[in-house]
Amino acid sequence: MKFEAVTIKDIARALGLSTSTVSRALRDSYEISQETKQLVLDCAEKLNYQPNPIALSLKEKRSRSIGVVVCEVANNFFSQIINGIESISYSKGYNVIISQSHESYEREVIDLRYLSSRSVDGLLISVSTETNDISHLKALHERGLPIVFFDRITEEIKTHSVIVDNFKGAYEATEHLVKNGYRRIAAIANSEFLNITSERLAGYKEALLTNGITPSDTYIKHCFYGGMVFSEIEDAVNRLFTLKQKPDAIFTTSDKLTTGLLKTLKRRGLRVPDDIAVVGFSNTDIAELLNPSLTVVRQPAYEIGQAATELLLQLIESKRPIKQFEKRVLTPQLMIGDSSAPKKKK
Amino acid sequence: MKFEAVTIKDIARALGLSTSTVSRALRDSYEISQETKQLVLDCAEKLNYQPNPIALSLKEKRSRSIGVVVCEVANNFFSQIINGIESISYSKGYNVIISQSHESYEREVIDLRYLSSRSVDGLLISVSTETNDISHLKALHERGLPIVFFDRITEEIKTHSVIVDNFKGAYEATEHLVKNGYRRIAAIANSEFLNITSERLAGYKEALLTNGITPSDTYIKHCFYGGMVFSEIEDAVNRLFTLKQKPDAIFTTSDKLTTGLLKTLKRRGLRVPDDIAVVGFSNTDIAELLNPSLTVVRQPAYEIGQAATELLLQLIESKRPIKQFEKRVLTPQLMIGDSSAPKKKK
DNA sequence: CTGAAAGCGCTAACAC
DNA sequence: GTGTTAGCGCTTTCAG
Repeated sequence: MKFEAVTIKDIARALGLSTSTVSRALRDSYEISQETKQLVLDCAEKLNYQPNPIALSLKEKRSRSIGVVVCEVANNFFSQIINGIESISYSKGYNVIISQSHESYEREVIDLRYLSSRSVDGLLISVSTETNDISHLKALHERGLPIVFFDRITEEIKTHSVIVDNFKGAYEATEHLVKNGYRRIAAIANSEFLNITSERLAGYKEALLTNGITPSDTYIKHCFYGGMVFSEIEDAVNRLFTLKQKPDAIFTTSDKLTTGLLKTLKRRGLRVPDDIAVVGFSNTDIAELLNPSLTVVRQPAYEIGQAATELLLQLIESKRPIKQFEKRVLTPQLMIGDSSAPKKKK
Repeated sequence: MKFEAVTIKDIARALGLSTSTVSRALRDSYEISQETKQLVLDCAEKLNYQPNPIALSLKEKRSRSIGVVVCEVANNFFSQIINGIESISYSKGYNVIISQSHESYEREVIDLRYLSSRSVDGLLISVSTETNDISHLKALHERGLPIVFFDRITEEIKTHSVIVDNFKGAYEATEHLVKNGYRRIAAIANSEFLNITSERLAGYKEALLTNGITPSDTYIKHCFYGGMVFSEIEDAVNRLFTLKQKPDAIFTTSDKLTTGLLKTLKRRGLRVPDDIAVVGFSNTDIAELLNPSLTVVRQPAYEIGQAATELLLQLIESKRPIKQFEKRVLTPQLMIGDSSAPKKKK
């Protein structure tokens, strides 16, 4: 089952030239005569010559490929990001090697070892929920691997990053609930390790405070695996609904938490928004079709992927070491549905 | 911005050995003494030696990577498949290079050229909607590249393939509509080139016939780009609703068509299922949350990805050419929601 | 048991 | 203008 490719050598032999002449002719070098070039080109065409990028990689110590690590591909937010990543890298002639951490630190470490051993020229990563020690990333970074963080970032490594304005997204979502008459607004959030969690919760709390509501930690529940483990969400809901002062609205900080919450509420026979209002971060493209239609904080995922890739390629292709790093902050969008409709007076 | 890796040479120099000895020691060759092996292993550990797979690929003419071509990553069905692909390839030490065709033939050809030039050891592909000439795939296959088709397959190349029982899925969906009292059942389907279209429409028609309804081509509308272009769906709906005998139900053959249809109906103010019932192929994980909850034909996408990868690795790793090919057919599942609830008498 | 050398496909000094 | 040669990191004969 092998697959014998035509090499430069074959062309050289066929034409009675040396390999270097052929090589130069193919790269349109000024040292080669027009006739020879034409000869070589025609022959390459005829034999269906395809350059071997592996040989090139070995020589140039670059692979024209970039590694991507996300927790999960089968997730609207991340698959849209990957789409954005792919759009840029494709147009620049890079290819994309994708790995999933499945929210496991161990798996992330293995993925990274693998990618770096495959000589990716750079790395785009959104860290796993279990990752609070980033020495594995630091080591790669110090050895000179260009890295750009997106979504779940860390400040511990000085490099570019791309996120949305998480504070703002959460603030607006929470304020929207307050404006619509909700007062006891709970939050179901991701792991406390993650920047997205702290930033979003900060926005949530600030919106409450600004509107004269004192945030309470009993109203904040964390799901360590961000809803990948469904029972986490059920637990969170159970604990919220055994409080003496039951919440009248819930804010969720990620896609899986949002849909997981809706499923849990539905199974418990709770009506949204009459029994409880819901607003959450989500990149589903069918929020409007839900019952009720869902108010979401939507992130420009495709653009995040594009921006991260642009920054990474900039790092990769820069001649001299870059010292100035950029944290690009995109704007999320609050899209209002019926799940947060104005509270009815009882 | 380069990234100097430790090589076998470094170890050899550090230990005053030859590179071949180091190489053999690392591969635990029987020819090397225990002491030397230990020495080398320790040194490799200390220097954090990572073998360079690019060098290996060049030598062995294999890359331990497989190429995947799908139309779109940001699609539940395909992202779930990719998850399955990744699970198997990861466990077998292969990595996955993903490209998207975006339903373009031209782009598919370019992707393929790229993947093959990167010496992928094998290819998993679901062809684009524009692909009716498959000579580009044939050429690769004849040159010895192992290929496995999934979902959108072709019979023109003799190799393994993995699909669901499309006929059965469509048959059951349609029969379910009939059983619930619908008689004028339309279909919105993908491009006629695709096997999934013909198989699913065959199931649809057969279910009608079996139940004493004569299928009519005026009730069948094709969306060439499968809903990637939204206006296609709007057109299809428009044409269906200007018929004298308007349909009372619609069957859709893919994920994007299904959600696109729902959006169109919602925008036109049509109620499901009262004005029109809907059943469609879809792998969304929130069908139950839709308004109304959606009856779907769900494909075991993760398993499709796994099966396709297993078959591909079998081809890649087989010592002798394989002549017997398998078409693995998985079973889709009809999940009943309210969008196809029994028809009310008027 | 270990080392020297060739070669995978390609490029780039360095000749001539 | 074109050829020769060395070398990217690794494995693998072939010698010793």
